[in-house]
Amino acid sequence: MSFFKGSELYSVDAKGRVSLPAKMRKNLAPEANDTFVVTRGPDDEPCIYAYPLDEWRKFEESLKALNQFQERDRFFVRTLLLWADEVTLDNQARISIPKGLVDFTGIDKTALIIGAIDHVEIWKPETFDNYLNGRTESYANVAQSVMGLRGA
Amino acid sequence: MSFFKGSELYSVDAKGRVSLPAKMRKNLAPEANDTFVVTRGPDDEPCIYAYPLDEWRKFEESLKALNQFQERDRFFVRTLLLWADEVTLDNQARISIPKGLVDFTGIDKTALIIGAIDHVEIWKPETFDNYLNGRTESYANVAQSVMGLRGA
DNA sequence: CGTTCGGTGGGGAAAAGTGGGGAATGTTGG
DNA sequence: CCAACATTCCCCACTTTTCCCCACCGAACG
Repeated sequence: MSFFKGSELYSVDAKGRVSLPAKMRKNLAPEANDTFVVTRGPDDEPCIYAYPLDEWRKFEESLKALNQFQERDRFFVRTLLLWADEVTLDNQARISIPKGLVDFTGIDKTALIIGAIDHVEIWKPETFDNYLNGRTESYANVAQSVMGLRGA
Repeated sequence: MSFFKGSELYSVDAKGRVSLPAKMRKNLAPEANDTFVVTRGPDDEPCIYAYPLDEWRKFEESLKALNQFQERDRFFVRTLLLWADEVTLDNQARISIPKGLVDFTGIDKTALIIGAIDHVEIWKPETFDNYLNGRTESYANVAQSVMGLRGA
């Protein structure tokens, strides 16, 4: 199973390609077959989620559990899958970001890549700064409230 | 299982390397494979947490249990993993602190290393002084409230 | 007084990141 | 149905950074 962590500031070339950082490559499960499914993230700030194929398959199961006769479920599924695309690493361990997602995120020249457990996130650096600045609660508080009850 | 205690004031060389104090090295479990995962601590004051690999694996399990479709969980995971990196001891039992964490903590020349049960903390000495000075409650009081209910 | 253990510093080899050109593929318009 | 175009993919080469190894110094201990 994959577990991604760490972050890197990488360049995006004129063809829309970005390398997958070596440390994340090492944490990529062989079952993923060097393939990712990319789509938009769940935040208001536009970012890209890249799931390795093995994790995506699990995620697919949760999607199947939704009821598309519910209007909100339908909206969720449509928006998520509208942006979804399958990409494969080339011999230099790069993926090329689909044009739609490049436009959506405004990524250009430079991308911030963050490992987040079961997926990798790709941000336009300025957007990520805005995201952090928009947080109203300090990390110290959130950490305590999210993790503080373990063992209690 | 590892259990760290004690503290040392060590030098950080131009390449950002710092030795793991010998006494902590002795408490490092063989399962850790001389490898640590470093990331930022949960405090407002910037410090570095270094988990030996075996302890980190346990911590990973708690992270996987979070639901990243919850906004606060996502913020926590991102911030924590943004700074995370895997480092291995060299033949001189040193780790090199990732550049991002050096900048984040402002560490330069000297670092305070503290053993804290399942992880090792690395502080800029001045920051740790500020931390201590910022405490509003006395150690005596906190000791009583944290430990005073045992067996009650 | 010699030896060992612990801390500090620098240089060279290997791996990782970046960029560009050419072939194959798919798509659009005539 | 064919041709021209655009796009994607793949390979090769360069540059930079990281990592690993070797050497030194000092203190503690026998």
